[in-house]
Amino acid sequence: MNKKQATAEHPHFPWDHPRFRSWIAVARACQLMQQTLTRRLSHLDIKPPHLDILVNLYRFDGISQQELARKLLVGRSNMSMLLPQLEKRGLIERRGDARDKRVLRLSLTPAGRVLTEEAMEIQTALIDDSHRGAPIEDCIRIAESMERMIAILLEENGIDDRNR
Amino acid sequence: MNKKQATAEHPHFPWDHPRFRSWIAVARACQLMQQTLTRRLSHLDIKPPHLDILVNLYRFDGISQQELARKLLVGRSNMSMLLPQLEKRGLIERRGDARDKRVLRLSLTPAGRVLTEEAMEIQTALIDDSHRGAPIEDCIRIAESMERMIAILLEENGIDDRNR
DNA sequence: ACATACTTGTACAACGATGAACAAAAAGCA
DNA sequence: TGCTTTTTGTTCATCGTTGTACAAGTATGT
Repeated sequence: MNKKQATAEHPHFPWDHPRFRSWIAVARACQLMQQTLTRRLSHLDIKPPHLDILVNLYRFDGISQQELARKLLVGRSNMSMLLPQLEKRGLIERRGDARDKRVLRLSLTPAGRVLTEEAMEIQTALIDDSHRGAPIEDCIRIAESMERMIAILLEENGIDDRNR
Repeated sequence: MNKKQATAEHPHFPWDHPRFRSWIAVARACQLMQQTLTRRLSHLDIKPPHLDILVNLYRFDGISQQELARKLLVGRSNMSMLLPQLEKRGLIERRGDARDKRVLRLSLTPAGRVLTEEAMEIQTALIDDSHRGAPIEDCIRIAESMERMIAILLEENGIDDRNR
C-alpha cells in the first residue's frame, strides 16, 4: 500500500485533497492580490515590496535593515538593493547607529510618511473590496489558521538561517 | 471627517483593521510556504513555478501555452522562458497543433510524470505538515473565502488583459 | 479575395529576490 | 590583551516575472 491506494481520506490525486485545494486557492488569491495591488499603486511609482518596507518603517521607526528583513521574511541582500533606491527618492533616511557602527537605522522622511499614508489607504481599500461580503468573523478565523501555519513553518525554517 | 477619525469599525491604522491583519497573515503564510517548498524541492532540481507547470500538465494533457499561462495567472512570455528549460531536461514535450499552426500542445514525458508525482508528494506532505492540527472543515471555509476573493479580483483584472 | 483585427508564441530589457562571498565592526573567550 | 566567532551590511551572478515589441498564423468583414 505504498502508493496509489485511493480512499476518502487519502485521495489518489493531490487536487482531490481538501487541504491541497484550499491551499491552492490561498496561493492564487495572494498572487491576484499582489498583481492588483501593483496596478493600483502604479501611479505612486512604488510596488508591493516597497510598500511593505514603508509600512514597517511607519510602524517601527529607527529599525535596522536586519530587523526589517526579518519582519519581511526576505534576505538582507534584498534590503541592500531596495533601500538605497528609496533613499535616493527622498522617502527614507539611513543613519548609522552611534553605539554599533555596523547597523543603519531607518526612518521615513516627511515625504515618505505622506506617500506611505496614501499607499496604505489604497491597500486597505483593495483589501476591503476583495473581502466584500465576507464576515469579519471569517477573517479572524482565517487569521488564526494562518498564524498557526506561520508558527509551524517558522519553526521548521527558523533554525540556521545564516543569510536572512 | 475626511481623515484620521479613528473608531472601532474604522480604525486609525491599517494594522488595527481586522481584515488587514488577516490578509497580512495570509500573505506571510504564502511567502513562507513558497520558501519552504523551494527547499524541500531542491533535491529534485525544480522550484515552485516549475512544479506548478508540471502539475497542470499532469492534470490537463495537451494544453496550450496560452491556456497554461492563464491557469497559472502569469504572462505568456513567462511560459516561453520556462518551458524550453523543462523540454531540454526531457520532462515535457511540445508538439505543434495540426489545425492551428500557432499553438504548441504540451505534455509530460514519462520521466516528467515520474518526477511530477514525486514532487506532488512532497508538496502534499508540506501542506499537511503546515496544517497540522487544523480541522478540515476550517480549510473548506478558507477555500470558499479565497475563491470568492479570486472571483472578485478576476473580475476587476480580467477585462482587457492584453498580455496574459 | 483582400485588408484588417486578433491570437499565439518569442525576444529582450528591466526588475525583484536569492544565496554566496566578502569587509568591517562587535562579542565572546583564552 | 589578543584570537576566534558572530553579526551587519554590501556586492555579485543567477534566476523568475513582467511588459513591450515583434513575427507568424488565424478570423472577421466587406
